[in-house]
Amino acid sequence: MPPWISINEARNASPGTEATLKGWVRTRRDSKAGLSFIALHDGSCFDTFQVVAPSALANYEEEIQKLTTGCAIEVDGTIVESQGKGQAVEMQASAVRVIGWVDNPDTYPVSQKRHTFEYLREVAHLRSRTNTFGAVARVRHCLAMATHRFYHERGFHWIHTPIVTASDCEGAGQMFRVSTLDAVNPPRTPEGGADFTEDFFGKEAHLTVSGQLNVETYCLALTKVYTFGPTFRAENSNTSRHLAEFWMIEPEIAFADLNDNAALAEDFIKYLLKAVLDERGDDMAFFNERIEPGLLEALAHVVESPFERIDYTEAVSLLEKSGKKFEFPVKWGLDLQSEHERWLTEEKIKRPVIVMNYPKDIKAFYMRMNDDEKTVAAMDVLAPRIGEIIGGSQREERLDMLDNRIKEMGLPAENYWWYRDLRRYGTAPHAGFGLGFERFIQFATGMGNIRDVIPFPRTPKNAEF
RNA sequence: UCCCCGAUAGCUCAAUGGUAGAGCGAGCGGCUGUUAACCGCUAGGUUGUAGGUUCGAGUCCUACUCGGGGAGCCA
Repeated sequence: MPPWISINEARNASPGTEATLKGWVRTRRDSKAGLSFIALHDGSCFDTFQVVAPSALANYEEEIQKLTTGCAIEVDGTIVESQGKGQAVEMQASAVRVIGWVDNPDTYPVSQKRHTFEYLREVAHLRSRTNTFGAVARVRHCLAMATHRFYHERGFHWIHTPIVTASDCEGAGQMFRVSTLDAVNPPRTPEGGADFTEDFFGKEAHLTVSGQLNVETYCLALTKVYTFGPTFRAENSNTSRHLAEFWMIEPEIAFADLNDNAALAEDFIKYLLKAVLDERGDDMAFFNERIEPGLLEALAHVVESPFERIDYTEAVSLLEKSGKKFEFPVKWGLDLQSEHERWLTEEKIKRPVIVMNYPKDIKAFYMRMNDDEKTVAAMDVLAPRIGEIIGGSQREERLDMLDNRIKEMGLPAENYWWYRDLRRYGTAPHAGFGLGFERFIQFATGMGNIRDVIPFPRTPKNAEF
């Protein structure tokens, strides 16, 4: 058997190369000239590869002519220049071995026709074989690798913050409980509630909603750090940009302020886009053609132009002066609504916008108080189509100020003892942000629903696969 | 969780309260170095679930389930 090469390698092989290809049939077309054309894919690149199977092959009528979409096969043959149009080279097969049949082509869920994404979510175990989901998977991988490369090249350390947390101080929304207690009949406290001292960790434990507080401890030791892992939110969110389980990238830098943070966010986003445009031209051309016309041009524009940075106060003033009728009020002190963010990024600025220095009352306790004592050093990066793609801040490094905020917001100070310790022992200014990985993939590919940029989406009422 | 819309063949959708159809896909045949192939034939249905109105319900009403769009929460 000749050496096994991928389809990506076959496309670049010179005529005369003998090889074995392995993959799945996308389509089969028969010609009465005595041959069949098989379009084969193996995920190594966007394109299929054309295999020409002559009728002289021993199993031609018995097997090759019965191949249908989805069958797994191995093909031995020679790479030759194609006589037809549409491909430079193809494989002239000397043997075709069927590895796995499709037992009922009539009910094969991803037959060779157009399917809606809604339908394909119901067959998530097979949607990976389609053009779109293959392309998304390769782009996702490319962006994950580029993320590690970006931080590694800049001297950051990847910190594996915990998935399970027994700390009560994360405070970013509803959490999933992790427990080994009997759910039906748990041990009881004298008050009648479940007794979590009997639980696995001896206290209530949950899945993390953010690695930030943990990673701050390593930031104030290794200076430049980041996390990249799954996060979990038990919010009952039903939108095209929320998941209950998603991946987040959270860099944290010491001896840095909000402007350093914003610069890092901008560099990071541009680096990722450049990587995917360089490395996944085939998949990106597909997204540009079939998913989001104009995508490539828009992304090139993002890479080339500086991000707009504006203060929250200025954003409010722009919105007030826009003359546009919004459903929700625009007023200093109120958070920006989706429609406001869309107007800023899609109509006014037409590229990503970094909105900075928000009113303290609409932001988290750990964000650093500005000198005006009305705003905190927070920032959101807003992207056209997606909205908030990054949320971050300079952290409050002054213990007295932090304590004030904890008290002001009615939080239990004792839960934050180790977080406060960081401010007692060698505190230093630091800042960081969280980038929603799936939201970034949406931004890069033009995919409209976040459930289609992660292999197995977890959303309210959905964890089938 | 709230507002709006939807659920009919494997998929995408039609069907005035009166016999459930088409396109695509699939199977078979024809044609062709084919490539979104083309032409012909065939099969394929408890109309999301449970009630109700009616002589009669895919169609009207109620509840539920699931899906989509928007909003909130956020990344």
